[in-house]
Amino acid sequence: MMVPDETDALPKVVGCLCPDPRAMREEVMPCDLRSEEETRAFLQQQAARVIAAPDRVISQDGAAERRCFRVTEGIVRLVQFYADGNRQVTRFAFPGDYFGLSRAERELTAEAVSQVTLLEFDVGRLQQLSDCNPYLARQLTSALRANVSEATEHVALLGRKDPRERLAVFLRMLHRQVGLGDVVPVRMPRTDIADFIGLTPETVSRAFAELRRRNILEDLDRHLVRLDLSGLGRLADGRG
Amino acid sequence: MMVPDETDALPKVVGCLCPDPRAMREEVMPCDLRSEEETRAFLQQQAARVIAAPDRVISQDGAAERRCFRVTEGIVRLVQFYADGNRQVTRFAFPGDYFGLSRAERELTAEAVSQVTLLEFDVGRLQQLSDCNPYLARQLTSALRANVSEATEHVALLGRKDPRERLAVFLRMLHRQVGLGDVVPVRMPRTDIADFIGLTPETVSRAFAELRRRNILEDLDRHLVRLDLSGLGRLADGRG
DNA sequence: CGCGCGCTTGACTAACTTCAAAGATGGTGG
DNA sequence: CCACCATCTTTGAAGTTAGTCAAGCGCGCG
Repeated sequence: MMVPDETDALPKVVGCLCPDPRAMREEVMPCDLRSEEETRAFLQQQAARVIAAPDRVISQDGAAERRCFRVTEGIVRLVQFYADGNRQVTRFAFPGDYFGLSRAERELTAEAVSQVTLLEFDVGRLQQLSDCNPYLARQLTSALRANVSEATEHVALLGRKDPRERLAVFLRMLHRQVGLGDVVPVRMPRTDIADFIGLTPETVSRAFAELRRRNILEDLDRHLVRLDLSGLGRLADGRG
Repeated sequence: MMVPDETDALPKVVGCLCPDPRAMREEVMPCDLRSEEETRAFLQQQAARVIAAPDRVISQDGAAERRCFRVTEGIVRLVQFYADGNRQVTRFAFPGDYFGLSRAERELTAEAVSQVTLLEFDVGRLQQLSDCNPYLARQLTSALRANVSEATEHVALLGRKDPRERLAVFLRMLHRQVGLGDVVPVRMPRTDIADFIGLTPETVSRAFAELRRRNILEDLDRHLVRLDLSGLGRLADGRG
Protein backbone atom coordinates (compact mmCIF):
# COMPACT_ATOMS: atom_id res chain seq x y z
CA MET A 1 0.00 0.00 0.00
CA MET A 2 1.52 3.30 -1.06
CA VAL A 3 1.29 6.34 1.17
CA PRO A 4 2.64 9.01 -1.15
CA ASP A 5 2.46 11.82 1.37
CA GLU A 6 4.49 10.07 3.98
CA THR A 7 8.01 9.83 2.70
CA ASP A 8 11.49 9.38 4.05
CA ALA A 9 12.37 12.81 2.73
CA LEU A 10 14.19 15.34 4.82
CA PRO A 11 11.80 16.73 7.42
CA LYS A 12 12.03 20.26 8.68
CA VAL A 13 13.90 20.57 11.94
CA VAL A 14 11.38 21.75 14.48
CA GLY A 15 10.94 21.32 18.20
CA CYS A 16 13.78 20.34 20.45
CA LEU A 17 17.15 21.50 19.14
CA CYS A 18 20.21 21.18 21.28
CA PRO A 19 20.98 24.77 22.08
CA ASP A 20 17.38 25.66 22.79
CA PRO A 21 15.66 23.26 25.14
CA ARG A 22 13.47 25.74 27.00
CA ALA A 23 10.11 24.80 25.50
CA MET A 24 9.36 21.68 27.53
CA ARG A 25 10.98 22.25 30.88
CA GLU A 26 8.47 20.46 33.06
CA GLU A 27 9.71 16.97 32.11
CA VAL A 28 13.13 15.38 32.11
CA MET A 29 14.84 16.60 28.96
CA PRO A 30 16.66 14.15 26.76
CA CYS A 31 19.31 16.85 26.42
CA ASP A 32 20.07 16.33 30.06
CA LEU A 33 20.96 12.68 29.60
CA ARG A 34 24.68 12.22 29.93
CA SER A 35 25.21 8.54 29.13
CA GLU A 36 23.95 5.63 27.12
CA GLU A 37 22.55 4.06 30.26
CA GLU A 38 20.49 7.10 31.18
CA THR A 39 19.31 7.35 27.60
CA ARG A 40 18.29 3.72 27.59
CA ALA A 41 16.39 4.11 30.85
CA PHE A 42 14.67 7.24 29.57
CA LEU A 43 13.63 5.44 26.39
CA GLN A 44 12.09 2.62 28.39
CA GLN A 45 9.79 5.19 29.97
CA GLN A 46 8.83 6.54 26.56
CA ALA A 47 7.89 3.13 25.26
CA ALA A 48 4.86 0.90 25.49
CA ARG A 49 5.54 -2.77 26.19
CA VAL A 50 4.04 -5.22 23.72
CA ILE A 51 3.77 -8.99 23.90
CA ALA A 52 2.72 -11.27 21.05
CA ALA A 53 2.24 -15.03 20.76
CA PRO A 54 3.59 -16.98 17.76
CA ASP A 55 1.98 -16.03 14.42
CA ARG A 56 0.09 -13.09 15.91
CA VAL A 57 0.09 -9.82 14.04
CA ILE A 58 2.03 -7.04 15.76
CA SER A 59 1.27 -4.27 13.32
CA GLN A 60 -0.67 -4.51 10.13
CA ASP A 61 0.09 -3.23 6.70
CA GLY A 62 0.78 0.39 7.47
CA ALA A 63 -2.11 0.75 9.89
CA ALA A 64 0.45 1.68 12.52
CA GLU A 65 1.48 4.80 10.66
CA ARG A 66 3.85 6.30 13.16
CA ARG A 67 4.89 3.37 15.33
CA CYS A 68 8.21 1.64 15.38
CA PHE A 69 9.45 -1.17 17.59
CA ARG A 70 12.48 -2.57 19.28
CA VAL A 71 12.54 -6.32 19.78
CA THR A 72 13.30 -7.34 23.35
CA GLU A 73 12.77 -11.10 23.07
CA GLY A 74 11.89 -13.52 20.30
CA ILE A 75 11.82 -13.18 16.51
CA VAL A 76 9.61 -10.99 14.33
CA ARG A 77 9.04 -11.35 10.59
CA LEU A 78 8.18 -8.41 8.38
CA VAL A 79 5.93 -9.55 5.57
CA GLN A 80 4.58 -8.17 2.35
CA PHE A 81 1.33 -9.82 1.22
CA TYR A 82 0.36 -9.94 -2.44
CA ALA A 83 -3.03 -10.07 -4.08
CA ASP A 84 -2.37 -13.59 -5.42
CA GLY A 85 -1.76 -14.96 -1.92
CA ASN A 86 2.01 -14.93 -2.19
CA ARG A 87 4.15 -13.52 0.59
CA GLN A 88 7.56 -11.92 0.75
CA VAL A 89 9.31 -12.05 4.09
CA THR A 90 11.39 -8.91 3.90
CA ARG A 91 13.22 -9.18 7.17
CA PHE A 92 13.60 -11.12 10.38
CA ALA A 93 14.08 -8.92 13.43
CA PHE A 94 15.94 -10.34 16.43
CA PRO A 95 16.40 -9.10 20.00
CA GLY A 96 17.96 -5.63 19.95
CA ASP A 97 16.76 -4.88 16.41
CA TYR A 98 14.55 -1.93 15.56
CA PHE A 99 11.93 -2.13 12.86
CA GLY A 100 9.55 0.43 11.44
CA LEU A 101 12.13 3.21 11.34
CA SER A 102 11.55 3.74 7.62
CA ARG A 103 8.31 4.30 5.77
CA ALA A 104 8.59 1.15 3.66
CA GLU A 105 8.97 -1.00 6.76
CA ARG A 106 5.94 0.54 8.41
CA GLU A 107 3.90 -0.49 5.38
CA LEU A 108 4.74 -4.12 5.99
CA THR A 109 2.94 -6.46 8.34
CA ALA A 110 4.91 -7.47 11.42
CA GLU A 111 4.17 -10.91 12.84
CA ALA A 112 5.60 -12.87 15.73
CA VAL A 113 7.58 -15.93 14.65
CA SER A 114 8.07 -17.06 18.25
CA GLN A 115 6.79 -15.66 21.51
CA VAL A 116 7.82 -12.03 21.33
CA THR A 117 8.18 -9.02 23.60
CA LEU A 118 8.74 -5.54 22.21
CA LEU A 119 9.03 -1.89 23.02
CA GLU A 120 6.84 0.40 20.96
CA PHE A 121 7.72 4.02 20.13
CA ASP A 122 6.36 6.88 18.13
CA VAL A 123 8.78 7.45 15.25
CA GLY A 124 8.41 11.21 15.26
CA ARG A 125 8.98 11.38 18.98
CA LEU A 126 12.09 9.23 18.67
CA GLN A 127 13.33 11.53 15.94
CA GLN A 128 12.72 14.59 18.11
CA LEU A 129 14.52 13.05 21.02
CA SER A 130 17.48 12.12 18.88
CA ASP A 131 17.85 15.77 17.84
CA CYS A 132 19.05 16.62 21.30
CA ASN A 133 20.61 13.37 22.39
CA PRO A 134 23.64 12.16 20.45
CA TYR A 135 23.55 8.76 22.15
CA LEU A 136 20.08 8.08 20.84
CA ALA A 137 20.93 9.67 17.50
CA ARG A 138 23.84 7.29 17.10
CA GLN A 139 21.75 4.34 18.17
CA LEU A 140 19.18 5.17 15.52
CA THR A 141 21.64 5.79 12.70
CA SER A 142 23.44 2.63 13.74
CA ALA A 143 20.18 0.69 13.54
CA LEU A 144 19.45 2.22 10.15
CA ARG A 145 22.92 1.44 8.82
CA ALA A 146 22.62 -2.16 9.99
CA ASN A 147 19.23 -2.23 8.32
CA VAL A 148 20.69 -1.05 5.02
CA SER A 149 23.53 -3.53 5.23
CA GLU A 150 21.18 -6.40 5.85
CA ALA A 151 18.81 -5.36 3.09
CA THR A 152 21.76 -5.00 0.72
CA GLU A 153 22.87 -8.52 1.52
CA HIS A 154 19.30 -9.73 1.11
CA VAL A 155 19.16 -8.18 -2.35
CA ALA A 156 22.41 -9.90 -3.26
CA LEU A 157 20.91 -13.16 -1.99
CA LEU A 158 17.79 -12.87 -4.12
CA GLY A 159 19.30 -11.56 -7.33
CA ARG A 160 21.51 -14.14 -8.92
CA LYS A 161 21.84 -17.17 -6.71
CA ASP A 162 20.69 -20.75 -6.96
CA PRO A 163 18.80 -22.39 -4.09
CA ARG A 164 21.87 -23.81 -2.33
CA GLU A 165 23.64 -20.47 -2.42
CA ARG A 166 20.55 -18.65 -1.19
CA LEU A 167 20.20 -20.96 1.76
CA ALA A 168 23.91 -20.62 2.49
CA VAL A 169 23.69 -16.83 2.52
CA PHE A 170 20.60 -16.98 4.70
CA LEU A 171 22.25 -19.30 7.21
CA ARG A 172 25.30 -17.06 7.29
CA MET A 173 23.10 -14.06 8.07
CA LEU A 174 21.35 -16.07 10.75
CA HIS A 175 24.69 -17.15 12.15
CA ARG A 176 25.88 -13.57 12.32
CA GLN A 177 22.81 -12.54 14.25
CA VAL A 178 22.04 -15.42 16.58
CA GLY A 179 24.89 -17.90 16.08
CA LEU A 180 26.79 -19.42 19.00
CA GLY A 181 30.13 -20.67 17.74
CA ASP A 182 29.26 -22.85 14.75
CA VAL A 183 25.81 -23.66 16.11
CA VAL A 184 22.77 -21.74 14.90
CA PRO A 185 19.19 -21.95 16.16
CA VAL A 186 16.81 -21.99 13.19
CA ARG A 187 13.52 -21.21 14.85
CA MET A 188 11.42 -20.17 11.89
CA PRO A 189 9.49 -22.69 9.77
CA ARG A 190 10.51 -23.64 6.23
CA THR A 191 7.70 -21.57 4.77
CA ASP A 192 9.15 -18.41 6.35
CA ILE A 193 12.63 -19.24 5.10
CA ALA A 194 11.17 -19.94 1.67
CA ASP A 195 9.40 -16.59 1.52
CA PHE A 196 12.55 -14.87 2.75
CA ILE A 197 14.90 -16.34 0.15
CA GLY A 198 12.36 -16.35 -2.66
CA LEU A 199 11.83 -20.09 -3.08
CA THR A 200 9.14 -22.66 -2.35
CA PRO A 201 9.29 -24.73 0.85
CA GLU A 202 9.96 -27.80 -1.28
CA THR A 203 13.01 -26.24 -2.88
CA VAL A 204 14.22 -25.04 0.51
CA SER A 205 13.93 -28.57 1.79
CA ARG A 206 15.96 -29.86 -1.14
CA ALA A 207 18.58 -27.18 -0.52
CA PHE A 208 18.84 -28.27 3.12
CA ALA A 209 19.28 -31.84 1.94
CA GLU A 210 22.07 -30.74 -0.39
CA LEU A 211 23.92 -28.90 2.39
CA ARG A 212 23.62 -31.96 4.62
CA ARG A 213 24.98 -34.15 1.86
CA ARG A 214 27.94 -31.82 1.45
CA ASN A 215 28.56 -31.91 5.21
CA ILE A 216 28.12 -28.16 5.42
CA LEU A 217 25.15 -28.56 7.72
CA GLU A 218 24.33 -31.04 10.44
CA ASP A 219 21.08 -31.27 12.40
CA LEU A 220 21.57 -31.23 16.15
CA ASP A 221 17.93 -30.83 17.00
CA ARG A 222 14.69 -29.88 15.31
CA HIS A 223 15.59 -26.19 15.48
CA LEU A 224 19.34 -26.35 15.88
CA VAL A 225 22.05 -26.92 13.28
CA ARG A 226 25.81 -27.03 13.29
CA LEU A 227 27.55 -25.39 10.32
CA ASP A 228 30.86 -25.78 8.57
CA LEU A 229 31.39 -22.05 8.41
CA SER A 230 34.18 -22.02 5.83
CA GLY A 231 32.29 -24.35 3.52
CA LEU A 232 29.17 -22.30 4.06
CA GLY A 233 31.03 -19.09 3.26
CA ARG A 234 32.47 -20.53 0.05
CA LEU A 235 29.02 -21.63 -1.07
CA ALA A 236 27.46 -18.32 -0.08
CA ASP A 237 30.04 -16.42 -2.10
CA GLY A 238 29.46 -18.56 -5.17
CA ARG A 239 32.78 -20.37 -4.81
CA GLY A 240 31.29 -23.67 -3.66
CA MET B 1 34.20 -9.36 0.82
CA MET B 2 33.58 -9.48 4.55
CA VAL B 3 35.27 -7.04 6.88
CA PRO B 4 34.26 -8.48 10.22
CA ASP B 5 35.86 -5.77 12.31
CA GLU B 6 34.09 -2.94 10.63
CA THR B 7 30.43 -3.20 11.50
CA ASP B 8 27.40 -0.99 11.63
CA ALA B 9 27.25 -1.54 15.36
CA LEU B 10 26.79 1.32 17.78
CA PRO B 11 30.03 3.26 17.97
CA LYS B 12 31.14 5.02 21.12
CA VAL B 13 30.30 8.68 21.18
CA VAL B 14 33.60 10.51 21.18
CA GLY B 15 34.78 13.82 19.87
CA CYS B 16 32.42 16.64 19.12
CA LEU B 17 29.36 16.55 21.38
CA CYS B 18 26.96 19.41 21.38
CA PRO B 19 27.58 20.88 24.79
CA ASP B 20 31.34 20.65 24.52
CA PRO B 21 32.74 22.12 21.34
CA ARG B 22 35.90 23.61 22.80
CA ALA B 23 38.40 21.14 21.41
CA MET B 24 38.66 22.44 17.85
CA ARG B 25 38.08 26.16 18.11
CA GLU B 26 40.38 27.25 15.34
CA GLU B 27 37.96 26.23 12.59
CA VAL B 28 34.31 26.95 11.95
CA MET B 29 32.38 24.55 14.17
CA PRO B 30 29.44 22.69 12.74
CA CYS B 31 27.69 23.46 16.02
CA ASP B 32 27.69 27.07 14.98
CA LEU B 33 25.72 26.43 11.83
CA ARG B 34 22.22 27.76 12.21
CA SER B 35 20.44 26.66 9.01
CA GLU B 36 20.31 24.01 6.36
CA GLU B 37 21.89 26.39 3.90
CA GLU B 38 24.89 27.09 6.11
CA THR B 39 25.21 23.38 6.78
CA ARG B 40 25.13 22.60 3.09
CA ALA B 41 27.79 25.21 2.37
CA PHE B 42 29.97 23.92 5.18
CA LEU B 43 29.66 20.39 3.86
CA GLN B 44 30.78 21.47 0.41
CA GLN B 45 34.01 22.66 1.98
CA GLN B 46 34.50 19.34 3.74
CA ALA B 47 34.08 17.37 0.55
CA ALA B 48 36.31 16.44 -2.32
CA ARG B 49 34.81 16.85 -5.77
CA VAL B 50 34.91 13.76 -7.96
CA ILE B 51 34.14 13.39 -11.65
CA ALA B 52 33.79 10.11 -13.50
CA ALA B 53 33.12 9.21 -17.11
CA PRO B 54 30.59 6.50 -18.05
CA ASP B 55 31.56 2.99 -16.88
CA ARG B 56 34.49 4.25 -14.83
CA VAL B 57 34.96 2.87 -11.34
CA ILE B 58 34.35 5.40 -8.57
CA SER B 59 35.24 3.22 -5.64
CA GLN B 60 36.24 -0.39 -5.70
CA ASP B 61 35.06 -3.28 -3.64
CA GLY B 62 35.64 -1.91 -0.17
CA ALA B 63 38.99 -0.41 -0.99
CA ALA B 64 37.51 2.96 -0.04
CA GLU B 65 37.00 1.89 3.54
CA ARG B 66 35.79 5.10 5.03
CA ARG B 67 34.55 7.10 2.07
CA CYS B 68 30.99 7.88 1.21
CA PHE B 69 29.57 9.98 -1.59
CA ARG B 70 26.76 12.28 -2.53
CA VAL B 71 25.75 12.31 -6.19
CA THR B 72 25.61 15.78 -7.67
CA GLU B 73 24.98 14.90 -11.31
CA GLY B 74 24.45 11.69 -13.27
CA ILE B 75 23.70 8.14 -12.22
CA VAL B 76 25.85 5.71 -10.23
CA ARG B 77 25.39 1.95 -9.97
CA LEU B 78 26.48 -0.04 -6.93
CA VAL B 79 27.56 -3.48 -8.01
CA GLN B 80 28.45 -6.76 -6.40
CA PHE B 81 30.72 -8.96 -8.52
CA TYR B 82 30.73 -12.72 -8.15
CA ALA B 83 33.46 -15.25 -8.75
CA ASP B 84 31.53 -16.77 -11.68
CA GLY B 85 31.43 -13.45 -13.52
CA ASN B 86 27.86 -12.62 -12.55
CA ARG B 87 26.92 -9.21 -11.24
CA GLN B 88 24.25 -7.90 -8.93
CA VAL B 89 23.38 -4.25 -9.30
CA THR B 90 22.29 -3.45 -5.78
CA ARG B 91 21.28 0.14 -6.24
CA PHE B 92 21.15 3.06 -8.61
CA ALA B 93 22.06 6.39 -7.01
CA PHE B 94 20.67 9.59 -8.53
CA PRO B 95 21.45 13.26 -7.93
CA GLY B 96 20.94 14.08 -4.27
CA ASP B 97 21.44 10.48 -3.12
CA TYR B 98 24.12 9.41 -0.71
CA PHE B 99 25.86 6.08 -0.99
CA GLY B 100 28.44 4.36 1.16
CA LEU B 101 26.81 5.36 4.44
CA SER B 102 26.60 1.73 5.54
CA ARG B 103 29.32 -0.90 5.69
CA ALA B 104 27.66 -3.20 3.15
CA GLU B 105 27.44 -0.42 0.60
CA ARG B 106 31.08 0.48 1.01
CA GLU B 107 31.96 -3.10 0.16
CA LEU B 108 30.31 -2.75 -3.22
CA THR B 109 31.89 -1.32 -6.34
CA ALA B 110 30.51 2.04 -7.42
CA GLU B 111 30.57 2.75 -11.15
CA ALA B 112 29.38 5.66 -13.25
CA VAL B 113 26.43 4.83 -15.48
CA SER B 114 26.52 8.22 -17.15
CA GLN B 115 28.89 11.14 -16.78
CA VAL B 116 28.89 11.73 -13.03
CA THR B 117 29.96 14.36 -10.54
CA LEU B 118 30.09 13.62 -6.83
CA LEU B 119 31.06 14.95 -3.45
CA GLU B 120 33.25 12.64 -1.40
CA PHE B 121 33.27 12.56 2.41
CA ASP B 122 34.86 10.63 5.19
CA VAL B 123 32.08 8.67 6.87
CA GLY B 124 33.48 9.05 10.36
CA ARG B 125 33.90 12.77 9.90
CA LEU B 126 30.34 13.08 8.65
CA GLN B 127 29.17 11.13 11.68
CA GLN B 128 31.12 13.40 14.01
CA LEU B 129 29.72 16.50 12.39
CA SER B 130 26.20 15.19 12.63
CA ASP B 131 26.63 14.77 16.39
CA CYS B 132 26.59 18.51 16.80
CA ASN B 133 24.49 19.58 13.86
CA PRO B 134 20.87 18.45 13.84
CA TYR B 135 20.39 19.58 10.24
CA LEU B 136 23.10 17.26 9.03
CA ALA B 137 21.96 14.55 11.43
CA ARG B 138 18.48 14.67 9.95
CA GLN B 139 19.83 14.71 6.43
CA LEU B 140 21.83 11.57 7.15
CA THR B 141 19.04 9.68 8.89
CA SER B 142 16.72 10.76 6.11
CA ALA B 143 19.14 9.40 3.52
CA LEU B 144 19.45 6.16 5.48
CA ARG B 145 15.69 5.77 5.82
CA ALA B 146 15.22 6.34 2.11
CA ASN B 147 17.96 3.80 1.56
CA VAL B 148 16.14 1.22 3.68
CA SER B 149 12.84 1.91 1.95
CA GLU B 150 14.37 1.48 -1.46
CA ALA B 151 16.19 -1.68 -0.49
CA THR B 152 12.99 -3.06 1.02
CA GLU B 153 11.16 -2.44 -2.21
CA HIS B 154 14.04 -3.99 -4.13
CA VAL B 155 13.78 -7.12 -2.01
CA ALA B 156 10.05 -7.29 -2.71
CA LEU B 157 10.84 -6.90 -6.41
CA LEU B 158 13.31 -9.77 -6.45
CA GLY B 159 11.51 -12.23 -4.24
CA ARG B 160 8.33 -13.43 -5.86
CA LYS B 161 7.71 -11.62 -9.09
CA ASP B 162 7.74 -12.62 -12.74
CA PRO B 163 9.72 -10.62 -15.32
CA ARG B 164 6.88 -8.25 -16.29
CA GLU B 165 6.14 -7.44 -12.67
CA ARG B 166 9.82 -6.91 -11.89
CA LEU B 167 10.20 -4.49 -14.75
CA ALA B 168 7.02 -2.70 -13.69
CA VAL B 169 8.29 -2.26 -10.13
CA PHE B 170 11.65 -1.09 -11.44
CA LEU B 171 10.06 1.48 -13.73
CA ARG B 172 7.88 2.70 -10.89
CA MET B 173 10.95 3.18 -8.72
CA LEU B 174 12.66 5.00 -11.55
CA HIS B 175 9.59 7.14 -12.07
CA ARG B 176 9.51 8.09 -8.42
CA GLN B 177 13.12 9.17 -8.53
CA VAL B 178 13.58 10.82 -11.91
CA GLY B 179 10.11 10.86 -13.48
CA LEU B 180 8.64 13.98 -15.06
CA GLY B 181 4.89 13.56 -15.21
CA ASP B 182 4.36 10.20 -16.92
CA VAL B 183 7.66 10.42 -18.77
CA VAL B 184 10.74 8.66 -17.43
CA PRO B 185 14.29 8.81 -18.71
CA VAL B 186 15.81 5.31 -18.74
CA ARG B 187 19.48 6.05 -19.12
CA MET B 188 21.00 2.76 -18.04
CA PRO B 189 21.59 -0.11 -20.48
CA ARG B 190 19.53 -3.30 -20.45
CA THR B 191 22.36 -5.23 -18.84
CA ASP B 192 22.28 -2.92 -15.82
CA ILE B 193 18.52 -3.23 -15.54
CA ALA B 194 18.86 -6.99 -15.90
CA ASP B 195 21.40 -7.22 -13.11
CA PHE B 196 19.25 -4.95 -10.95
CA ILE B 197 16.04 -6.95 -11.29
CA GLY B 198 17.73 -10.36 -11.36
CA LEU B 199 17.10 -11.36 -14.96
CA THR B 200 19.05 -11.71 -18.19
CA PRO B 201 19.09 -8.86 -20.73
CA GLU B 202 17.09 -11.05 -23.11
CA THR B 203 14.31 -11.56 -20.59
CA VAL B 204 14.33 -7.85 -19.80
CA SER B 205 13.93 -7.12 -23.48
CA ARG B 206 10.99 -9.50 -23.69
CA ALA B 207 9.44 -7.88 -20.63
CA PHE B 208 9.76 -4.47 -22.30
CA ALA B 209 8.07 -5.90 -25.38
CA GLU B 210 5.22 -7.20 -23.22
CA LEU B 211 4.68 -3.81 -21.56
CA ARG B 212 4.64 -2.14 -24.96
CA ARG B 213 2.09 -4.65 -26.22
CA ARG B 214 -0.11 -3.92 -23.20
CA ASN B 215 0.19 -0.18 -23.86
CA ILE B 216 1.70 0.35 -20.43
CA LEU B 217 4.90 1.66 -21.97
CA GLU B 218 5.60 3.71 -25.06
CA ASP B 219 9.04 4.63 -26.42
CA LEU B 220 9.51 8.34 -27.00
CA ASP B 221 13.20 8.14 -27.63
CA ARG B 222 16.06 5.76 -27.14
CA HIS B 223 16.30 6.65 -23.46
CA LEU B 224 12.87 8.05 -22.79
CA VAL B 225 9.57 6.26 -22.21
CA ARG B 226 6.03 7.33 -21.44
CA LEU B 227 4.18 5.20 -18.88
CA ASP B 228 0.57 4.41 -18.13
CA LEU B 229 1.09 4.87 -14.42
CA SER B 230 -2.12 3.21 -13.24
CA GLY B 231 -1.56 0.17 -15.44
CA LEU B 232 2.04 0.06 -14.34
CA GLY B 233 1.00 0.22 -10.69
CA ARG B 234 -1.49 -2.62 -11.11
CA LEU B 235 1.14 -4.77 -12.75
CA ALA B 236 3.76 -3.87 -10.15
CA ASP B 237 1.39 -4.83 -7.33
CA GLY B 238 0.60 -8.18 -8.92
CA ARG B 239 -2.91 -7.13 -9.94
CA GLY B 240 -2.21 -6.88 -13.64
C1' DC C 1 -2.18 -43.99 20.71
C1' DG C 2 -3.70 -41.49 16.94
C1' DC C 3 -4.21 -37.26 14.63
C1' DG C 4 -2.42 -33.05 12.47
C1' DC C 5 0.92 -30.25 10.80
C1' DG C 6 5.19 -29.44 8.87
C1' DC C 7 8.97 -31.42 6.41
C1' DT C 8 10.74 -34.37 2.82
C1' DT C 9 10.91 -36.74 -1.54
C1' DG C 10 9.48 -37.88 -6.35
C1' DA C 11 7.56 -37.02 -11.08
C1' DC C 12 6.08 -33.70 -14.22
C1' DT C 13 5.42 -29.03 -16.02
C1' DA C 14 6.31 -24.29 -16.92
C1' DA C 15 9.32 -20.55 -17.05
C1' DC C 16 13.54 -18.41 -17.42
C1' DT C 17 18.23 -18.93 -19.21
C1' DT C 18 21.24 -20.06 -22.75
C1' DC C 19 22.80 -20.06 -27.31
C1' DA C 20 22.47 -18.04 -31.77
C1' DA C 21 21.58 -14.58 -35.13
C1' DA C 22 19.51 -10.61 -37.00
C1' DG C 23 18.12 -5.67 -36.34
C1' DA C 24 18.84 -0.93 -34.54
C1' DT C 25 21.82 2.84 -33.04
C1' DG C 26 25.42 5.98 -32.59
C1' DG C 27 29.98 7.39 -33.42
C1' DT C 28 33.96 7.84 -36.67
C1' DG C 29 36.45 8.59 -40.63
C1' DG C 30 36.65 8.87 -45.49
C1' DC D 1 27.30 13.70 -45.95
C1' DC D 2 27.30 9.09 -46.02
C1' DA D 3 29.21 4.55 -45.16
C1' DC D 4 30.98 1.48 -41.97
C1' DC D 5 31.84 -0.58 -37.63
C1' DA D 6 31.17 -1.65 -32.77
C1' DT D 7 27.78 -2.02 -29.45
C1' DC D 8 23.39 -2.66 -27.68
C1' DT D 9 18.87 -4.54 -28.30
C1' DT D 10 15.53 -7.61 -30.04
C1' DT D 11 13.83 -12.02 -31.55
C1' DG D 12 13.89 -17.13 -32.10
C1' DA D 13 14.73 -22.06 -30.67
C1' DA D 14 16.54 -25.36 -27.41
C1' DG D 15 17.97 -26.60 -22.73
C1' DT D 16 17.81 -26.34 -17.36
C1' DT D 17 16.03 -25.40 -13.32
C1' DA D 18 12.86 -24.33 -9.97
C1' DG D 19 7.80 -24.58 -9.40
C1' DT D 20 3.71 -27.52 -9.09
C1' DC D 21 1.21 -31.44 -7.79
C1' DA D 22 1.05 -35.46 -5.09
C1' DA D 23 2.28 -38.80 -1.75
C1' DG D 24 4.90 -40.46 2.29
C1' DC D 25 7.32 -39.56 6.63
C1' DG D 26 8.11 -37.92 11.38
C1' DC D 27 7.59 -35.31 15.24
C1' DG D 28 4.73 -33.21 18.74
C1' DC D 29 0.28 -32.67 20.89
C1' DG D 30 -4.02 -33.85 22.41
